[in-house]
Amino acid sequence: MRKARLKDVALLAGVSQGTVSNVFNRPELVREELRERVLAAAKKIGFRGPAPAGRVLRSGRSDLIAVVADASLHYIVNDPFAQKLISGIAEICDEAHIGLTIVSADAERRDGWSIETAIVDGFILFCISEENRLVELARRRGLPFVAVDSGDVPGAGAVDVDDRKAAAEAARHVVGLGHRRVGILSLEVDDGERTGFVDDARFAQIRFTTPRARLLGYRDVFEEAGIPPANVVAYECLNDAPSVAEAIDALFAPGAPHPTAILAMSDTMALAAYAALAHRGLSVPGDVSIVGFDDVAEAERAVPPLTTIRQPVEDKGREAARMLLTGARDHVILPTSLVVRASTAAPPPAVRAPDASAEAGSRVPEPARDA
Amino acid sequence: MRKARLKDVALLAGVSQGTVSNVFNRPELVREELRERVLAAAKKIGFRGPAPAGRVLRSGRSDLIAVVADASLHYIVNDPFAQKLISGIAEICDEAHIGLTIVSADAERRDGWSIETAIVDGFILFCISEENRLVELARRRGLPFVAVDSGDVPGAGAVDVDDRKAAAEAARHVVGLGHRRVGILSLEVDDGERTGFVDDARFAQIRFTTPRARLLGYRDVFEEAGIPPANVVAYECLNDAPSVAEAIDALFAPGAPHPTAILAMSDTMALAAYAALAHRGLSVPGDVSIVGFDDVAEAERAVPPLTTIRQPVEDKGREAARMLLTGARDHVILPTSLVVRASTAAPPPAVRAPDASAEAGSRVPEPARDA
DNA sequence: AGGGTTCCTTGAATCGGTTCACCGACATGG
DNA sequence: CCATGTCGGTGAACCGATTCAAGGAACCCT
Repeated sequence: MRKARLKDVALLAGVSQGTVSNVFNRPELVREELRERVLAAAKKIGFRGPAPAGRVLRSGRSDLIAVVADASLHYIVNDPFAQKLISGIAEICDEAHIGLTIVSADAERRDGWSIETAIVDGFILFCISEENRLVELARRRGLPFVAVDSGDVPGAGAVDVDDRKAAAEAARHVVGLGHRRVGILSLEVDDGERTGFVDDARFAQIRFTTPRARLLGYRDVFEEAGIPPANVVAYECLNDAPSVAEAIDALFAPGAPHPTAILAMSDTMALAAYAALAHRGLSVPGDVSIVGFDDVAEAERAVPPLTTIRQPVEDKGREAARMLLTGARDHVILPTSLVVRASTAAPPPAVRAPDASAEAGSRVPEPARDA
Repeated sequence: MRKARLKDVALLAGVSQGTVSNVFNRPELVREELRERVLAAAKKIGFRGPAPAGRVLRSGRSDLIAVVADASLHYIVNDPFAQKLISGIAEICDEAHIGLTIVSADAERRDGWSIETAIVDGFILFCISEENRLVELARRRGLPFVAVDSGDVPGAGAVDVDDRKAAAEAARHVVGLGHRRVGILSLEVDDGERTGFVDDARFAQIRFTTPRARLLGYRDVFEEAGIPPANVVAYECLNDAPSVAEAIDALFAPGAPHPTAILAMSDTMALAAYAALAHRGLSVPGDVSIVGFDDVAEAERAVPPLTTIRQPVEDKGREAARMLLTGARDHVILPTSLVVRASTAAPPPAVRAPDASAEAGSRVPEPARDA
């Protein structure tokens, strides 16, 4: 016996298909006696209620929204930042009795479950690094979406923080502490998984809005404090430990005075820097101060607890979900704040330059290198 | 202009609907020239490829699998155990290009996105506490499913660990350390969010297989070691901090000698016990030893690092996903191991009973109580 | 020329519901 | 007695694809 359909029940109960549909979806429209007859017929042939696939096709609503990110599912699920975002989204989904699915927009994932094939009512785009592609894909699909961390997106909702201001706050903190040489651990500034120093040429071609805004924010402060550009060097890396280790190697290469403070664009990177620094025998914050970004759960538990920029990630998620469900298309900007913990301190005395313009501070004894 | 359909493209290109479908799904079946004519027509009217909803209705496949748990989405997403499980599942989904959705089987969530309405190819049931209901619901829905932590489920896949053996190992560890009075922090043993001591009557009516097996495992060891049942008391609580605090209050009530070791059925509970104990002025492991269960990421980072039973949660996820995708219906049992860290030690000397049967060890000075 | 292949393409059935215009019957009001 | 409602139910169009048996054209072989 094949699976029972609405039509079969109708036949058996001697009513029209539409009536059976009503029994399940709007019972109050059907006289009680008849309703029971239908239910009895349904039970008899093992009909468990209208099949969802049919409903979706007809009604166009799936009651499911997607979080999409430009990474593998496995990465997304394990990224602490994404976790918090999803947590916020989940709260709103609970309230609305809406489902949640994770969509990977990895490389060329066009088959299976992807942005182009997912049966959902809308997307929340989580732009880890690339903003263009995700927005582009979502737009092509023609479903409503809200972009997180992509700056203003015409015609769609967007939620952000003021990255430039937040970054400036981080920079101001280390400058205030007396640091005059700082290394920046930058997120990728463009497609292509490139790693390396961000020089002027590279800076000019930045396409990702988040790293750009933060770089600008840092620079604002250093300029204002009269710190020469040569004292500030940014290295672009991926958001993982090996890549950060590479960056630290570059930033602390022998032959030049090394930074006394590191500004990382994510807590994940900052925490990875702990390890890379320890590996070279450098202590935090004794030798080097570190400021993170995001304030993920691990930041507080780290040793030493990480000074970082807190951004309300769960709020971002909540707000994005809310906008998606209501169809709002605003651009909301959430507040950030500096959380001072124990990973920052004044630079070690020997390294503190007597004067901001004293660039050749290379009498500094080099700490243990390599391993 | 309404949204373009397969049929519209067919009309414009002067071919049949079936051919257009082939152009998108099995291009190799269509002569190149014609294929290009169709593609051109599609582009002209802005047709972006076959709508997924139609495909699913017809083909019956959605390329999406669900993780179901008996809690709110927000809870699931934040539960460290669930996170690891999902992480494992995500890996397999990545390989298979399958999507992942989280389904809450909370209370009476029958509308919106639920077990009865989700459009998926199958379920992975994550039985936090209740096994019956989820299996029941999934069976009613008539889709394939794999149950995690529910014991053997006839007609479906199941993945478990040997909880009894694992629990025994935990108990053996503290007994070996010299402990003779132990408190057990049990997960709920049945529906209804009850908290309280698990006496013989309660024990007799346990319905959830996981806590039952673990309780049995503990008991095996205590019997074998000749520790009188009166020295072992179990308290049933929810998997959260307030509930654990209540349990600790009960276990350390004044007037009786308190346990020197605690066996918790989850790391979440064990870690919550840290706080509750600290609150009473008791140190871990100085005054009280604690053993957790699961070995979540937090366990290692905790202070002191938690001794616990490691179960391969990600493997569970991987295995479950694999089984779901291949349609296997085995009952696989994954191995566990005891991970000894710093939350366990010998009991404080004053408390160590001179003889296993010496129950009235109440000369023990009571440590600071309450706050 | 006839028979057999190969390669495309077509047409139509099907997947399983939702929804809405419309209709019959019965009650109410003037 | 006729107009007006109201209630409950019917029928059929429609949502947007997939799939497969069958047909036709072109080509090969004998």
